[in-house]
Amino acid sequence: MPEPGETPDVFHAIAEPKRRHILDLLLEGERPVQALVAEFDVSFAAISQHLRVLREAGLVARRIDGRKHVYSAEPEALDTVLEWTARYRPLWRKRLGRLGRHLDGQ
Amino acid sequence: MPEPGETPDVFHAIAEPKRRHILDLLLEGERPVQALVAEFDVSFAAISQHLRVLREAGLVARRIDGRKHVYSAEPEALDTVLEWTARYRPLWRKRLGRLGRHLDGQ
DNA sequence: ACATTAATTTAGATATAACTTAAATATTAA
DNA sequence: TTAATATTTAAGTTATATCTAAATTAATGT
Repeated sequence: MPEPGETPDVFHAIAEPKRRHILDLLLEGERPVQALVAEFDVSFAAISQHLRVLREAGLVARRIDGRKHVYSAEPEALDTVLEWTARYRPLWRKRLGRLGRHLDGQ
Repeated sequence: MPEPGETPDVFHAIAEPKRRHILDLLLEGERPVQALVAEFDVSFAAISQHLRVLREAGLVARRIDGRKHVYSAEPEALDTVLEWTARYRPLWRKRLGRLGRHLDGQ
């Protein structure tokens, strides 16, 4: 039972490579669970459990269509990660010079 | 399929809240281990172990000064995270409109 | 109603992570 | 050289993650 911590933890959710891969697949468009399972070498249940972690972190949304559960990416949830990472850009920029400023969109 | 541990795993390193907090402290400037330990409610050894994970992920550097080991942030290592996250910005932008474009630095 | 399909949940096994205390290493100070 | 300081590494414990197989829920098809 993958207990998803008290707080929906986006950082924890994307720490697992399979979960990042799931998100990458969903980036191309929404998919039912079976289509995701087909991309991995683990059981249906394992993917379902990963989807739960992603959903509780707000990284994916689920739309139920008959007996198909269709998942889609919710990239807004990555905001937390982007914001935390962005706090390092000043230091980064200082060290890298022009390249850093470019990454900063300036 | 992305295998875990293929490379020093930055995503895993920043998944742990205490490790993010350590990085946040180092963002203000380099510090010896004792100064970091003082900010937490765990043992010296625990922090030392977290520092090892961060160092192996390339997120911190260590400078040995006498019997002090002075750590500093290596924000370039967050590049991996920023790049992966950035792949979601097109979808994001599409959904959020102007705000998305702003985040994109346009 | 019953079987089939799609997915989730539960239970249990095993692996990995995070912590503690104690021992080890290395540097400085008496 | 012995003691004190600063940190790491090792050993062992406990907690958490991830996986499989089996049970469960729910919708569809016959």
